Amino acid sequence: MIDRLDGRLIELLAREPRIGVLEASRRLGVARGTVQARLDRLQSQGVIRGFGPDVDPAALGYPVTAFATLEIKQGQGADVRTHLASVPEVLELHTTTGHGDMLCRLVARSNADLQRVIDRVVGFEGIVRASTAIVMENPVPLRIIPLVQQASED
Amino acid sequence: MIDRLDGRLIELLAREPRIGVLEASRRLGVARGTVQARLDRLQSQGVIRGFGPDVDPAALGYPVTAFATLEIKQGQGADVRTHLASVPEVLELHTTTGHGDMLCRLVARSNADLQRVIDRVVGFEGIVRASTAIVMENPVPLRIIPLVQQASED
DNA sequence: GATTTCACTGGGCATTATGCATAGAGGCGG
DNA sequence: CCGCCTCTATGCATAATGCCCAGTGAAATC
Repeated sequence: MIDRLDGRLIELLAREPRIGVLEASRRLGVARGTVQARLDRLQSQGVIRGFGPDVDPAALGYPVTAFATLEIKQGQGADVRTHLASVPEVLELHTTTGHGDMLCRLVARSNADLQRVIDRVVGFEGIVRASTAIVMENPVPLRIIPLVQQASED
Repeated sequence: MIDRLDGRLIELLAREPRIGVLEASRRLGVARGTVQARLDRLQSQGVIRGFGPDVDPAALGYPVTAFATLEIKQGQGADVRTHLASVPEVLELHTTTGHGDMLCRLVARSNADLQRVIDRVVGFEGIVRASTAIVMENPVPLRIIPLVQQASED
Protein backbone atom coordinates (compact mmCIF):
# COMPACT_ATOMS: atom_id res chain seq x y z
CA MET A 1 0.00 0.00 0.00
CA ILE A 2 2.61 2.54 1.01
CA ASP A 3 6.37 2.14 0.90
CA ARG A 4 9.12 3.50 3.08
CA LEU A 5 9.44 6.75 1.19
CA ASP A 6 5.72 7.37 1.60
CA GLY A 7 6.09 6.59 5.27
CA ARG A 8 8.97 8.99 5.70
CA LEU A 9 7.09 11.67 3.82
CA ILE A 10 4.02 11.34 6.03
CA GLU A 11 6.19 11.38 9.13
CA LEU A 12 7.93 14.50 7.94
CA LEU A 13 4.65 16.22 7.18
CA ALA A 14 3.29 15.22 10.57
CA ARG A 15 6.33 16.57 12.35
CA GLU A 16 6.66 19.82 10.39
CA PRO A 17 3.36 20.46 8.68
CA ARG A 18 4.13 23.86 7.25
CA ILE A 19 6.97 22.44 5.23
CA GLY A 20 6.72 22.83 1.47
CA VAL A 21 7.23 20.31 -1.29
CA LEU A 22 10.66 21.69 -2.09
CA GLU A 23 11.91 21.61 1.47
CA ALA A 24 10.47 18.12 1.92
CA SER A 25 12.37 16.89 -1.12
CA ARG A 26 15.57 18.28 0.34
CA ARG A 27 15.00 16.56 3.67
CA LEU A 28 14.12 13.23 2.09
CA GLY A 29 16.99 13.41 -0.40
CA VAL A 30 14.85 12.92 -3.49
CA ALA A 31 13.83 15.12 -6.39
CA ARG A 32 11.05 17.63 -6.02
CA GLY A 33 8.96 15.95 -8.70
CA THR A 34 9.11 12.70 -6.77
CA VAL A 35 7.71 14.26 -3.64
CA GLN A 36 5.02 16.00 -5.65
CA ALA A 37 4.04 12.74 -7.37
CA ARG A 38 3.97 10.85 -4.06
CA LEU A 39 1.86 13.49 -2.42
CA ASP A 40 -0.60 13.53 -5.31
CA ARG A 41 -0.86 9.76 -5.18
CA LEU A 42 -1.32 9.62 -1.42
CA GLN A 43 -4.08 12.18 -1.62
CA SER A 44 -5.89 10.65 -4.57
CA GLN A 45 -5.70 7.23 -2.91
CA GLY A 46 -7.23 8.72 0.20
CA VAL A 47 -4.33 7.86 2.45
CA ILE A 48 -3.98 11.54 3.21
CA ARG A 49 -7.44 13.06 3.46
CA GLY A 50 -6.21 16.58 3.85
CA PHE A 51 -4.31 19.02 5.99
CA GLY A 52 -7.04 20.48 8.10
CA PRO A 53 -6.14 22.67 11.06
CA ASP A 54 -5.80 20.71 14.27
CA VAL A 55 -7.96 22.71 16.66
CA ASP A 56 -7.69 22.25 20.40
CA PRO A 57 -11.14 22.33 22.02
CA ALA A 58 -9.57 23.25 25.34
CA ALA A 59 -8.19 26.44 23.82
CA LEU A 60 -11.67 27.26 22.59
CA GLY A 61 -12.95 27.09 26.13
CA TYR A 62 -14.01 23.44 26.19
CA PRO A 63 -11.44 21.75 28.40
CA VAL A 64 -13.62 18.82 29.50
CA THR A 65 -13.82 15.71 27.33
CA ALA A 66 -16.08 12.73 27.93
CA PHE A 67 -17.22 9.60 26.20
CA ALA A 68 -20.85 8.60 26.36
CA THR A 69 -22.18 5.14 25.62
CA LEU A 70 -25.77 5.30 24.45
CA GLU A 71 -28.40 2.62 24.30
CA ILE A 72 -30.89 3.23 21.53
CA LYS A 73 -34.47 2.15 21.18
CA GLN A 74 -34.93 -0.20 18.25
CA GLY A 75 -35.53 1.55 14.96
CA GLN A 76 -34.68 5.01 16.26
CA GLY A 77 -31.09 4.97 15.07
CA ALA A 78 -31.47 7.38 12.19
CA ASP A 79 -33.28 10.00 14.28
CA VAL A 80 -30.76 9.76 17.05
CA ARG A 81 -27.90 10.20 14.62
CA THR A 82 -29.50 13.32 13.21
CA HIS A 83 -30.10 14.67 16.68
CA LEU A 84 -26.53 14.07 17.83
CA ALA A 85 -25.11 15.57 14.67
CA SER A 86 -26.91 18.80 15.54
CA VAL A 87 -25.13 19.18 18.87
CA PRO A 88 -21.87 21.09 18.44
CA GLU A 89 -20.34 19.53 21.55
CA VAL A 90 -20.63 16.09 19.96
CA LEU A 91 -17.26 15.83 18.23
CA GLU A 92 -17.58 12.27 17.04
CA LEU A 93 -20.17 9.54 16.91
CA HIS A 94 -19.85 5.82 16.24
CA THR A 95 -22.31 3.01 16.14
CA THR A 96 -20.86 -0.08 17.73
CA THR A 97 -21.38 -3.66 18.63
CA GLY A 98 -21.39 -4.56 22.29
CA HIS A 99 -23.31 -3.40 25.33
CA GLY A 100 -24.14 0.04 24.12
CA ASP A 101 -25.30 0.90 20.64
CA MET A 102 -23.46 4.15 20.12
CA LEU A 103 -20.37 5.80 21.44
CA CYS A 104 -19.81 9.52 21.24
CA ARG A 105 -17.10 11.96 22.20
CA LEU A 106 -18.28 15.08 23.97
CA VAL A 107 -16.64 18.28 25.13
CA ALA A 108 -17.89 20.84 27.61
CA ARG A 109 -16.85 24.11 29.23
CA SER A 110 -16.70 22.58 32.70
CA ASN A 111 -17.90 19.59 34.63
CA ALA A 112 -21.06 21.50 35.41
CA ASP A 113 -21.48 22.35 31.75
CA LEU A 114 -21.03 18.71 30.91
CA GLN A 115 -24.29 18.05 32.66
CA ARG A 116 -26.02 20.47 30.31
CA VAL A 117 -24.43 18.81 27.29
CA ILE A 118 -25.41 15.34 28.45
CA ASP A 119 -28.95 16.49 29.13
CA ARG A 120 -29.12 17.84 25.63
CA VAL A 121 -27.65 14.68 24.17
CA VAL A 122 -29.87 12.21 26.01
CA GLY A 123 -32.95 14.41 26.18
CA PHE A 124 -34.28 12.85 23.05
CA GLU A 125 -36.87 10.28 22.23
CA GLY A 126 -35.14 7.04 21.38
CA ILE A 127 -32.24 7.13 23.78
CA VAL A 128 -32.93 4.58 26.48
CA ARG A 129 -29.86 4.85 28.63
CA ALA A 130 -26.52 6.62 28.67
CA SER A 131 -23.37 6.08 30.65
CA THR A 132 -20.63 8.65 30.63
CA ALA A 133 -16.92 8.41 31.28
CA ILE A 134 -15.12 11.69 31.89
CA VAL A 135 -11.59 11.90 30.56
CA MET A 136 -8.99 12.70 33.18
CA GLU A 137 -5.77 12.23 31.30
CA ASN A 138 -4.83 11.60 27.71
CA PRO A 139 -1.59 9.64 27.84
CA VAL A 140 -1.73 8.85 24.13
CA PRO A 141 -3.22 11.68 22.08
CA LEU A 142 -4.62 10.73 18.70
CA ARG A 143 -1.62 9.61 16.69
CA ILE A 144 -0.93 7.92 13.40
CA ILE A 145 2.84 7.81 13.00
CA PRO A 146 3.50 4.42 14.60
CA LEU A 147 0.82 2.87 12.41
CA VAL A 148 2.22 4.54 9.31
CA GLN A 149 5.66 3.18 10.14
CA GLN A 150 4.29 -0.30 10.57
CA ALA A 151 2.29 -0.09 7.37
CA SER A 152 5.24 1.20 5.38
CA GLU A 153 7.43 -1.72 6.40
CA ASP A 154 5.45 -4.34 4.49
CA MET B 1 -11.49 33.68 23.10
CA ILE B 2 -12.00 33.75 19.35
CA ASP B 3 -14.15 36.13 17.33
CA ARG B 4 -16.15 35.66 14.17
CA LEU B 5 -13.24 36.39 11.87
CA ASP B 6 -11.17 33.74 13.62
CA GLY B 7 -14.07 31.36 13.26
CA ARG B 8 -14.45 32.04 9.57
CA LEU B 9 -10.72 31.65 9.07
CA ILE B 10 -10.65 28.27 10.81
CA GLU B 11 -13.67 27.14 8.82
CA LEU B 12 -12.02 28.19 5.60
CA LEU B 13 -8.81 26.39 6.49
CA ALA B 14 -10.75 23.29 7.41
CA ARG B 15 -12.63 23.32 4.14
CA GLU B 16 -9.69 24.12 1.87
CA PRO B 17 -6.55 23.34 3.79
CA ARG B 18 -4.02 23.94 1.06
CA ILE B 19 -5.13 27.53 0.71
CA GLY B 20 -2.46 30.15 1.31
CA VAL B 21 -2.55 33.25 3.43
CA LEU B 22 -3.03 35.47 0.42
CA GLU B 23 -5.93 33.49 -0.99
CA ALA B 24 -7.52 33.26 2.45
CA SER B 25 -7.40 37.03 2.80
CA ARG B 26 -9.16 37.37 -0.53
CA ARG B 27 -11.91 34.97 0.48
CA LEU B 28 -12.45 36.60 3.84
CA GLY B 29 -12.36 40.10 2.42
CA VAL B 30 -9.63 41.38 4.71
CA ALA B 31 -6.02 42.39 4.26
CA ARG B 32 -3.30 39.81 4.00
CA GLY B 33 -1.54 41.14 7.10
CA THR B 34 -4.69 40.65 9.10
CA VAL B 35 -4.96 36.99 8.19
CA GLN B 36 -1.27 36.53 8.91
CA ALA B 37 -1.64 38.18 12.32
CA ARG B 38 -4.74 36.12 13.16
CA LEU B 39 -3.07 32.90 12.16
CA ASP B 40 0.01 33.68 14.21
CA ARG B 41 -2.15 34.48 17.20
CA LEU B 42 -4.29 31.35 16.86
CA GLN B 43 -1.21 29.20 16.67
CA SER B 44 0.67 30.83 19.52
CA GLN B 45 -2.47 30.63 21.68
CA GLY B 46 -2.68 26.95 20.91
CA VAL B 47 -6.12 27.15 19.33
CA ILE B 48 -4.60 25.73 16.16
CA ARG B 49 -2.05 23.12 17.11
CA GLY B 50 -0.87 22.52 13.59
CA PHE B 51 -1.75 21.33 10.15
CA GLY B 52 -0.76 17.70 10.30
CA PRO B 53 -1.79 15.37 7.49
CA ASP B 54 -5.10 13.68 8.14
CA VAL B 55 -4.27 10.03 7.49
CA ASP B 56 -7.01 7.45 6.94
CA PRO B 57 -6.14 4.18 8.71
CA ALA B 58 -8.49 2.32 6.38
CA ALA B 59 -6.42 3.40 3.38
CA LEU B 60 -3.33 2.07 5.14
CA GLY B 61 -4.96 -1.33 5.38
CA TYR B 62 -6.55 -0.98 8.80
CA PRO B 63 -10.27 -0.70 8.10
CA VAL B 64 -11.50 -1.99 11.46
CA THR B 65 -11.85 0.40 14.38
CA ALA B 66 -12.76 -0.55 17.93
CA PHE B 67 -12.91 0.99 21.37
CA ALA B 68 -11.68 -0.98 24.33
CA THR B 69 -12.53 -0.22 27.93
CA LEU B 70 -9.82 -1.48 30.26
CA GLU B 71 -9.90 -2.13 33.95
CA ILE B 72 -6.52 -1.67 35.55
CA LYS B 73 -5.03 -3.19 38.66
CA GLN B 74 -4.34 -0.56 41.32
CA GLY B 75 -0.96 1.09 40.98
CA GLN B 76 -0.22 -0.35 37.54
CA GLY B 77 -1.38 2.66 35.59
CA ALA B 78 2.01 3.94 34.54
CA ASP B 79 3.19 0.58 33.26
CA VAL B 80 -0.02 0.00 31.34
CA ARG B 81 0.24 3.41 29.69
CA THR B 82 3.77 2.67 28.58
CA HIS B 83 2.74 -0.71 27.26
CA LEU B 84 -0.21 0.66 25.30
CA ALA B 85 1.87 3.49 23.87
CA SER B 86 4.15 0.86 22.36
CA VAL B 87 1.37 -0.75 20.33
CA PRO B 88 1.02 0.98 16.94
CA GLU B 89 -2.61 -0.07 16.60
CA VAL B 90 -3.49 1.95 19.70
CA LEU B 91 -4.33 5.30 18.18
CA GLU B 92 -5.50 7.02 21.30
CA LEU B 93 -5.65 6.36 25.02
CA HIS B 94 -7.57 8.09 27.77
CA THR B 95 -7.85 7.52 31.47
CA THR B 96 -11.39 8.03 32.60
CA THR B 97 -13.77 8.04 35.49
CA GLY B 98 -16.55 5.51 35.48
CA HIS B 99 -16.74 1.74 35.22
CA GLY B 100 -13.52 1.20 33.33
CA ASP B 101 -10.27 2.93 34.06
CA MET B 102 -9.03 3.49 30.55
CA LEU B 103 -10.51 3.83 27.11
CA CYS B 104 -8.53 3.26 23.97
CA ARG B 105 -9.13 3.44 20.26
CA LEU B 106 -7.78 0.54 18.25
CA VAL B 107 -7.50 -0.28 14.59
CA ALA B 108 -6.89 -3.63 12.91
CA ARG B 109 -6.54 -5.16 9.46
CA SER B 110 -9.66 -7.29 9.87
CA ASN B 111 -11.96 -8.64 12.52
CA ALA B 112 -9.64 -11.60 12.85
CA ASP B 113 -6.67 -9.30 13.16
CA LEU B 114 -8.51 -7.37 15.84
CA GLN B 115 -8.25 -10.44 18.02
CA ARG B 116 -4.48 -10.33 17.66
CA VAL B 117 -4.41 -6.64 18.56
CA ILE B 118 -6.62 -7.14 21.58
CA ASP B 119 -4.52 -10.02 22.75
CA ARG B 120 -1.47 -7.85 22.49
CA VAL B 121 -3.17 -4.99 24.30
CA VAL B 122 -4.59 -6.99 27.20
CA GLY B 123 -1.80 -9.53 27.40
CA PHE B 124 -0.06 -7.48 30.00
CA GLU B 125 0.30 -7.67 33.73
CA GLY B 126 -1.95 -5.08 35.31
CA ILE B 127 -4.93 -5.26 32.99
CA VAL B 128 -7.70 -6.99 34.84
CA ARG B 129 -10.48 -6.94 32.31
CA ALA B 130 -11.24 -5.52 28.89
CA SER B 131 -14.44 -5.03 26.98
CA THR B 132 -14.40 -4.13 23.33
CA ALA B 133 -16.90 -2.39 21.10
CA ILE B 134 -16.32 -2.71 17.38
CA VAL B 135 -17.23 0.30 15.31
CA MET B 136 -19.76 -0.40 12.57
CA GLU B 137 -20.56 3.05 11.28
CA ASN B 138 -19.19 6.50 11.90
CA PRO B 139 -22.14 8.83 11.36
CA VAL B 140 -20.23 11.81 12.76
CA PRO B 141 -16.53 11.71 11.92
CA LEU B 142 -14.25 13.73 14.17
CA ARG B 143 -15.25 17.34 13.57
CA ILE B 144 -14.59 20.72 15.06
CA ILE B 145 -16.37 23.24 12.87
CA PRO B 146 -19.71 23.35 14.73
CA LEU B 147 -17.87 23.89 17.99
CA VAL B 148 -15.72 26.61 16.46
CA GLN B 149 -18.83 28.34 15.20
CA GLN B 150 -20.44 28.20 18.61
CA ALA B 151 -17.28 29.42 20.31
CA SER B 152 -16.85 32.31 17.88
CA GLU B 153 -20.34 33.62 18.55
CA ASP B 154 -19.67 34.65 22.14
C1' DG C 1 17.88 -11.39 -24.83
C1' DA C 2 15.33 -7.41 -26.32
C1' DT C 3 11.84 -4.15 -25.50
C1' DT C 4 8.36 -1.71 -23.18
C1' DT C 5 6.89 0.54 -19.01
C1' DC C 6 7.38 3.30 -15.19
C1' DA C 7 9.28 6.02 -11.52
C1' DC C 8 12.86 9.09 -10.52
C1' DT C 9 16.22 12.74 -11.75
C1' DG C 10 17.67 17.34 -12.81
C1' DG C 11 17.00 21.31 -15.24
C1' DG C 12 14.53 25.52 -16.94
C1' DC C 13 10.94 29.09 -16.74
C1' DA C 14 6.91 32.12 -15.82
C1' DT C 15 3.84 32.98 -12.21
C1' DT C 16 2.67 33.44 -7.57
C1' DA C 17 3.21 33.50 -2.58
C1' DT C 18 5.90 34.64 1.40
C1' DG C 19 8.30 37.30 4.98
C1' DC C 20 9.17 41.67 6.31
C1' DA C 21 8.72 46.52 6.65
C1' DT C 22 6.19 50.86 6.66
C1' DA C 23 2.67 54.59 6.77
C1' DG C 24 -1.91 55.89 7.59
C1' DA C 25 -6.88 55.29 9.24
C1' DG C 26 -10.18 54.10 12.70
C1' DG C 27 -11.93 52.65 17.27
C1' DC C 28 -11.49 52.58 22.35
C1' DG C 29 -10.26 53.29 27.10
C1' DG C 30 -7.57 56.05 30.30
C1' DC D 1 -6.89 64.51 24.07
C1' DC D 2 -3.65 60.96 23.80
C1' DG D 3 -1.67 56.52 23.51
C1' DC D 4 -2.62 51.83 22.18
C1' DC D 5 -4.07 48.46 19.16
C1' DT D 6 -5.87 46.47 14.98
C1' DC D 7 -6.65 46.64 10.35
C1' DT D 8 -5.55 48.43 5.66
C1' DA D 9 -2.69 49.08 1.76
C1' DT D 10 1.49 48.98 -0.32
C1' DG D 11 6.31 47.78 -1.85
C1' DC D 12 10.13 44.68 -2.41
C1' DA D 13 13.53 40.83 -2.33
C1' DT D 14 13.44 36.08 -1.84
C1' DA D 15 11.54 31.66 -2.25
C1' DA D 16 8.22 28.24 -3.71
C1' DT D 17 4.95 26.51 -7.09
C1' DG D 18 3.10 24.48 -11.30
C1' DC D 19 4.37 22.89 -15.55
C1' DC D 20 7.35 21.44 -18.98
C1' DC D 21 10.83 18.12 -20.89
C1' DA D 22 14.84 14.86 -21.90
C1' DG D 23 17.56 11.38 -19.95
C1' DT D 24 18.51 7.30 -16.80
C1' DG D 25 17.90 3.01 -14.50
C1' DA D 26 15.35 -0.96 -13.04
C1' DA D 27 11.79 -4.15 -13.33
C1' DA D 28 8.35 -6.45 -15.93
C1' DT D 29 6.80 -8.25 -20.42
C1' DC D 30 7.43 -10.43 -24.64
